[in-house]
Amino acid sequence: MASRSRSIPPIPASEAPEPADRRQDILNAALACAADGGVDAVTIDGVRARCGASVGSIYHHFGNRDGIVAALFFDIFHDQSRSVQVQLDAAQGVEAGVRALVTGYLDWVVAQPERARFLFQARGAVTAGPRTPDLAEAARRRNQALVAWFEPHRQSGAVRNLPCELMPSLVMGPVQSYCRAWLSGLEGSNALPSPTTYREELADAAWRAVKA
Amino acid sequence: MASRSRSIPPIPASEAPEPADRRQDILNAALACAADGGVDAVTIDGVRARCGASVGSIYHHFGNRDGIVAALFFDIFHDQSRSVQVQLDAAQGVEAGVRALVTGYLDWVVAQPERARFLFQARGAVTAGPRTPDLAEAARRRNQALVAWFEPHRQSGAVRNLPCELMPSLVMGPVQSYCRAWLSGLEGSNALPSPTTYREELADAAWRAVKA
Amino acid sequence: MASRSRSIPPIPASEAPEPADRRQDILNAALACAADGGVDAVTIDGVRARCGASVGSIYHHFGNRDGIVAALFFDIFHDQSRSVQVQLDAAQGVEAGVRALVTGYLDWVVAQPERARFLFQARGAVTAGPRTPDLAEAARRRNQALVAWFEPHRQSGAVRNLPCELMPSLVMGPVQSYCRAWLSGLEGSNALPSPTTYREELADAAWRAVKA
Amino acid sequence: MASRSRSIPPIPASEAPEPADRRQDILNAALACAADGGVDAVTIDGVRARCGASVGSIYHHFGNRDGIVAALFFDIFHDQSRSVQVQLDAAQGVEAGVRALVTGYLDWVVAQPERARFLFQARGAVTAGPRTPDLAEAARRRNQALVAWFEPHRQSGAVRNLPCELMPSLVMGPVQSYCRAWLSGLEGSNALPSPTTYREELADAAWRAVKA
DNA sequence: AATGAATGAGCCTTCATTCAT
DNA sequence: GATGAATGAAGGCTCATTCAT
Repeated sequence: MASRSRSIPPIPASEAPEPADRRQDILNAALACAADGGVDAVTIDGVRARCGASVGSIYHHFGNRDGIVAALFFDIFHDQSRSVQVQLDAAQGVEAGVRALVTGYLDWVVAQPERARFLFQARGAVTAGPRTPDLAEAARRRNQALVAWFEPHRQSGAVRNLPCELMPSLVMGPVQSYCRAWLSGLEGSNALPSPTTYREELADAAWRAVKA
Repeated sequence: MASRSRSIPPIPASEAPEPADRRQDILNAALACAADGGVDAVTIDGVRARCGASVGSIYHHFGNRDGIVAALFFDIFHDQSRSVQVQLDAAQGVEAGVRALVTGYLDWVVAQPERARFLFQARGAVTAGPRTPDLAEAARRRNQALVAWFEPHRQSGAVRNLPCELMPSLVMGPVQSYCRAWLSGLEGSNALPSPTTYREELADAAWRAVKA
Repeated sequence: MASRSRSIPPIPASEAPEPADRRQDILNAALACAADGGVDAVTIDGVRARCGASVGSIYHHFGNRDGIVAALFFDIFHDQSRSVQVQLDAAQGVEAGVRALVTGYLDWVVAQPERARFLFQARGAVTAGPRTPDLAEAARRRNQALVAWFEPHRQSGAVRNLPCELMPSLVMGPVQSYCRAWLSGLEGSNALPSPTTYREELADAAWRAVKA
Repeated sequence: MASRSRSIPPIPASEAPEPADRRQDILNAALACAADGGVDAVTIDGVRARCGASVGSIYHHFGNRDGIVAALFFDIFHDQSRSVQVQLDAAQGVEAGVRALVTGYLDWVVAQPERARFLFQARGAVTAGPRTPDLAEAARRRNQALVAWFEPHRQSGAVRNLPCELMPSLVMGPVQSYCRAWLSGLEGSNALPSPTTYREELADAAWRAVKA
């Protein structure tokens, strides 16, 4: 139950109480920066300006700039994984499971477009940085989980016998492709319909790709 | 047939064969920079160091840094489109056409991984810049061509009746997804097999997604 | 009469005839640049863009950037001197002469505010450059003329016996001060009334300053 | 009375007495640059070289290059205003007041020719920049003060009934004109006598211009 | 934990000028 | 006389990072 028994921070007498968590404030500010101008716009000073933290405070919490980006990336990455996993766990049967992978992802993207966009944008930056192994590990684990989920169904002959490196692309490729396109055109005049519009078609595509 | 008899450019008597084409030299240098360190590594000074052009000359040709990136992006984008189109034109029948879209793309990526990677990396930068409309137009035209190619086959009932906004993602999503993953892991320890390995499976996926 | 008998330039067959004079086109373009953004905005490339001349052509005519500014400055300087001199010559008697100095200057400024502003702005630049002696000489000559004009009137006792270094400031100071202020506020919301409004008062001031 | 007992700043034990005031150091350096080569010579690198501040520090305090120039300009502008005001306040009677305006200005210019020259040179730059409104306001306020000071004397009939837009030019025009000329010729061979030489004549001119 | 002044490497960009054609 | 590609010095500005308080 996580009894948060750390000493209650003294509430300044006359000021509004600084909201919950500095760390989270900073991450929120970083996300806002990225939403405005891409990952490159996540700047110490930009973050500072948005959340009121001092430069020193930011460094205290995250060590360096890349630390902010990476922390935010992993937060979001895990949130997304968890969200999809919940849908998958609730699904009954092979086909429902495959469709849940797609719709779980799609629903999460539509619910949090800024976070989704950050995930697409920041992957390259994280890959270039010192936490590459962490990312590789997290990605590997996620793919592994997907492959493992498929395994019994493959053995039962319910899904085709496909190379496991290919599974993520076959199942998630179309929905990711569409979501990415939707996200990048969101504010322009050439906006695509929300992924929700094609929820069924995209789930179909995944199932057709792997069904026996 | 190979003797393209355009007037032979005057070869300077005693100098190195420099005068090829400054503009192209600069773009090549920019691509090399990007291959080394990502789009952010396309630096005026980095380019200058690689191709020997002066700062002023670079600006004379491209206006500013983003101008280089954008010019390179569009060059590559059109090269890729042309390359796929050639394969498509050579294909006989619906299924062969769909497979040609996938394999044409895949072969191009495998043949020029640096250029392909640049296309993935730089898209965001171009979208953020002043040539967004050009990109939107180019992308629209490419999708339009794909949809138009499908049209008669859809009417004949050879392919499913799907929303046209969805076609690019259904057909190209898996192969793009796999190529992107391959490109981003190329040099790491967690490298994926070359897309060529799964040429047939990826073409299958496209055909399964759209066949009636 | 200046019979300009140089060989008539060949008029291009199908093009609009390039207007009179390249040299003057360039100076006009330079003045336009300065009107827009101050003397610093007189840029080879800015001039080129405005008048269509090539970089090389500009250098052919003026040698270097400062050459343009200086040529324009002296053109305007002499034009102004001539204009005031005409008014002075037409005046009858001491007081009329003094007033003519002021109103001649004032009328010229009001008639050509851009040129007047350029004269104020560019003086410093010309002073800093290699034609400083030319400017000093021109200014000296102009002051000399003014002082010489006063001389007989001073000896006759019609005007006060004042040090000659002081005369230009006493006579022209107020009108220059007001014109300068007017020119610098022309486009703002805090614009002053046209100098024409205070033509008489400013002429009065000059006369009061020197009359016996 | 002089012992201002604020807590004595800790003098560093073994170091040079650096910590005076970075901001002021930078402004002093900027003025030195301008004295050497005009406003255009106020260069980030030039300032840095003269005062030892880092680039970042300069930007921390002034935002950008123009910020330095503007800050220096306003500092000097207000210093001058204050200095003249002190003289004006000490004067008894109308004529003495008018003469104090002139001599107060003149004495300030002679005492700090570099600052005075900067004021003349930099006005244009400030007018062109984003702090134009501040300058307009400061100038308005100064003129307003002058006009307000005259008001009772005008009503009493001690000075002529002149348009208030004209007052600054009539009173200060001659002295400003002479000081400007003196400052611009200071180092040349064609130097004018110090304004101090004509202190009385210039004060006379102001009084003649406005006395009833 | 927090603060913010200071640092300096690294970039982008402008501009006068030259020169071969 | 004209043209415009090429040159390179010079300057402005951003940004991650450190550190004393």
